[in-house]
Amino acid sequence: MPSARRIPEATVARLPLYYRALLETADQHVGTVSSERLAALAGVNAAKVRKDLSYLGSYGTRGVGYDVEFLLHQISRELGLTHDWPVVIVGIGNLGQALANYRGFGARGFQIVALVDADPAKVGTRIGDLSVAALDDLPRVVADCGIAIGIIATPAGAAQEVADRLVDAGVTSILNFAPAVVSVPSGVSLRKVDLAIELQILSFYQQRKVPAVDGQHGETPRAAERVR
Amino acid sequence: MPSARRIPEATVARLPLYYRALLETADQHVGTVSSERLAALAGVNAAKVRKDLSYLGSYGTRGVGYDVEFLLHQISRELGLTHDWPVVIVGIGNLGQALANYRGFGARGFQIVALVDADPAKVGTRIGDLSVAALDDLPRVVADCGIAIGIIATPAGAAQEVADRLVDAGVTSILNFAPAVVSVPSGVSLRKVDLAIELQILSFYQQRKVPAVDGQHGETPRAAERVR
DNA sequence: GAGACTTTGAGAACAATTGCACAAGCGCGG
DNA sequence: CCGCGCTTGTGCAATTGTTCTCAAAGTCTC
Repeated sequence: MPSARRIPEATVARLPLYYRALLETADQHVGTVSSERLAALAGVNAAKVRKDLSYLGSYGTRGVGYDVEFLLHQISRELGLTHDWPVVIVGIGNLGQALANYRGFGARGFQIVALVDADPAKVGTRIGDLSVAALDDLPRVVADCGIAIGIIATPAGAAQEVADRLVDAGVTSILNFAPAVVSVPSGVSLRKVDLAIELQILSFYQQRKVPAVDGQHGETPRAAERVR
Repeated sequence: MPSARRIPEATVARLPLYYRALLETADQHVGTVSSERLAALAGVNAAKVRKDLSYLGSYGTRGVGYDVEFLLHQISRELGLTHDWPVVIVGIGNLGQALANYRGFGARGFQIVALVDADPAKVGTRIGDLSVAALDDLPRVVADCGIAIGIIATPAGAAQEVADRLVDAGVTSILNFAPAVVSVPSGVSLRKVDLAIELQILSFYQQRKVPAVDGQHGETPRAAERVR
């Protein structure tokens, strides 16, 4: 079970970065990593890595570093990646289809087990080895597959309605790709990814560059050294 | 030109939310909005809206609120959305194609003007009304179209190489969808969107729910009232 | 034009996050 | 078994971000 400790949100958001970096490290049959090296691989600084990892427990060895396999296990336990999560995607347009075919999910413990769309013309069509179900079937699909996580990939107008239906069906974590503000009852987690917003943020800094080029912005605040 | 004022990064990240909310408001032929209403539409709280907007200038009227059209203009000027940005997408797999066809970009001032892929089999194929160019053509494409913003939608292994080529070609803002840490020289902006990471963050909180359901997490810290 | 009411803008308190700096702990070589 | 070099874990200060609060400034009614 996960430790009862409270882990800061900023740290939680970085754990997947460490997880990915550790997977790469493990592939190279490296036994231990220092916070310095892990930081380089994850694109953050070493002090942050140490502080973040210290919230999980004292899993390092002074003078040596962190045992790759052990740390990998601890982080995957903390993130709940020791088992696969079944996921449903609602909205099988361009984006929904791309997400359905995206290899990256399966590799990280998420399995797309159901596709749902409101358009009767799409219901029954096959994407990969799944066939698209009707929106009204959502409760049955969620119950049958034990789904706790849903992805909204509909147009903005449908997002709130779909979110409500997901919640009614029993989904308690939602990832929203629709460019719309969605509200959910407390007890349901919601995260959003808005592609246009990311470009607009880039546009803001890009536009300020024209008079005088200044440093890097956004999620990566400094030019990192390339990792070997 | 944009004001020289320094605008906090957190505020910049919310300006697009206000922008979207204001567009919706303008569609309904509403003349002014209060910070309260704008906050509800954007899914944040009113104090934050006022503080954020105050970084742009004193654009509100006490007792009345903000003029929708005027504020819309100010924000779009600040975000650099008064003109269209040409954008190149590198990596025309599932995700790249979905992004190429995504309507949301065009509607927000971003126009996908070029598609590039390293795979010779894909070069020359048409997606929508664009045909895929070779990676080696990147410098020419970027120069010809005056492209400043590039999107990386390749597999993780190719991301750094593509980023380097984009930078060499003259791109100074990059949005990276590949699940890899990419480093760029200072003066180049970089943002990343990692789909698997978002799910892993949800998984973290989801997993903690099983013993005792607690509140909402992630980007939307509280259950918002539904906006009329 | 005075008073009631609304809403902004900003100062200040508060909270979260980051980064520095260094003591403490561990392994290794002699 | 001692000293040295390396690396963690963490207290603390600095920075960044959020929320509270309220005076100031506007509208509207009469």
